[in-house]
Amino acid sequence: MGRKQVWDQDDVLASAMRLFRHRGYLGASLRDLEEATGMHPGSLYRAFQSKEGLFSAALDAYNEQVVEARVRAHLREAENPVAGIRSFFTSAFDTDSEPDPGCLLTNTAVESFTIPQATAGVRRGLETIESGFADALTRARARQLLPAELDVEMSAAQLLALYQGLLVLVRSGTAAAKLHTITDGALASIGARQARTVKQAKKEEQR
Amino acid sequence: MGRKQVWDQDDVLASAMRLFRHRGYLGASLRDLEEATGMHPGSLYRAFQSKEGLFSAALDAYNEQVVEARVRAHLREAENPVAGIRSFFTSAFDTDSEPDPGCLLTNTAVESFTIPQATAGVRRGLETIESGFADALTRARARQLLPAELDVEMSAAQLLALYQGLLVLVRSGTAAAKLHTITDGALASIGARQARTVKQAKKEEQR
DNA sequence: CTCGTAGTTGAACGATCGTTCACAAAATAG
DNA sequence: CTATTTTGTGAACGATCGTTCAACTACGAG
Repeated sequence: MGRKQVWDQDDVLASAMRLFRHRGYLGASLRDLEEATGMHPGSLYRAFQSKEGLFSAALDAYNEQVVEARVRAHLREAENPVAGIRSFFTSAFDTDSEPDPGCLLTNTAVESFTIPQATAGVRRGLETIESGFADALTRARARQLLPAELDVEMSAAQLLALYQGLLVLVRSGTAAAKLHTITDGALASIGARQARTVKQAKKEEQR
Repeated sequence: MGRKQVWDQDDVLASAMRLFRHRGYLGASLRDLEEATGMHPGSLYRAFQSKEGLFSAALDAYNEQVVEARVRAHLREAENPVAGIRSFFTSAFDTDSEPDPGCLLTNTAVESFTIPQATAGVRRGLETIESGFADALTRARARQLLPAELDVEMSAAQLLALYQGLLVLVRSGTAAAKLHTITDGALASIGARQARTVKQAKKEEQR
């Protein structure tokens, strides 16, 4: 009974997500969000209660769809875990969209004093990434792609920090080539044999 | 000739800096800034032209005073460069102020789509830090605190990314203990002998 | 003492912010 | 059909935003 909802929740949240990612929470006005989602204020408030509510829903969607999917594809299900870690990094800044919107988690973490109720979602997303790193590292170590004495927990935490840092540099306009260099170096210093040999192989080709 | 200026430029910029650091550019309203600086809108606009102008001045002051001072003290003039790098990191999140406001460069980089004319200042600050890292690493390598084959440029870039990442995690409320662990691990994986022995010494004590 | 100049003050402006609400439209139940 | 319920629409609200400006105050030069 009653009228049918004409908009698709996933579509609307995807649009809102994109806008929040580019402009931040404060930078995205309700008028902008209306235009982006094609919804009217009444419907938006009926569905999400407030701007905060819409943002929370978009952040949850980001965690459940974007973050989870990326962690699964690059980290948990990658056949080569070390290559997976590398592509998890590089896919974050080798984007077609110009300028790179970065990561909603990174951007929200920085803005989180303005949106205190978003910190829980940020923490959840960061934990998902960190445990994904840990999974990939464990598997890599088991396959002797990484040194046996590697401290997985610590390296995972380190990779998370580095990842967030790269996404800050992305927003500041750092060239993608430099971010690639940092990625390579990080994998090398963790002790990735394959990463190192790939890199050395390229060097040797140039001789 | 004319009336004397009653406010001190350094004091005013320090207050503005603190507010922008906590709340971000969009989150700090002119009314907030008036209260924080003790100035009235007319004087503010007379001196800084606009909110953007005030922000730019505050960012420049941050670079010239906070960033430069920190880089000099911890990186360029530290007698032990490796310990200096460590304290450069830890001093960023072992703050008395609760919650930790993070770094104005980090926060601004993320918000930079809203303030395009701030990207130059951000880049300048990041470069200052990176070259400070490079200086400390070079000196450490010369004193054989780091492996002779260390790639200084690359490690400096890596440290910069890690540093920015830690400051994101700070804003998300990550415990300081974890950030310390990451710092230790990063120094160890770069190959800091001293860092590694300190850590191992602690471990051995616990046995 | 007077006058020109530089600095301060705070009321007020239009624009835009997030949000509400009365009403119209579409679906189902009886 | 009518009655009931759910959803869509968009004008409008008060609050706050960044900014302006005319009146006022304090200082130095002559």
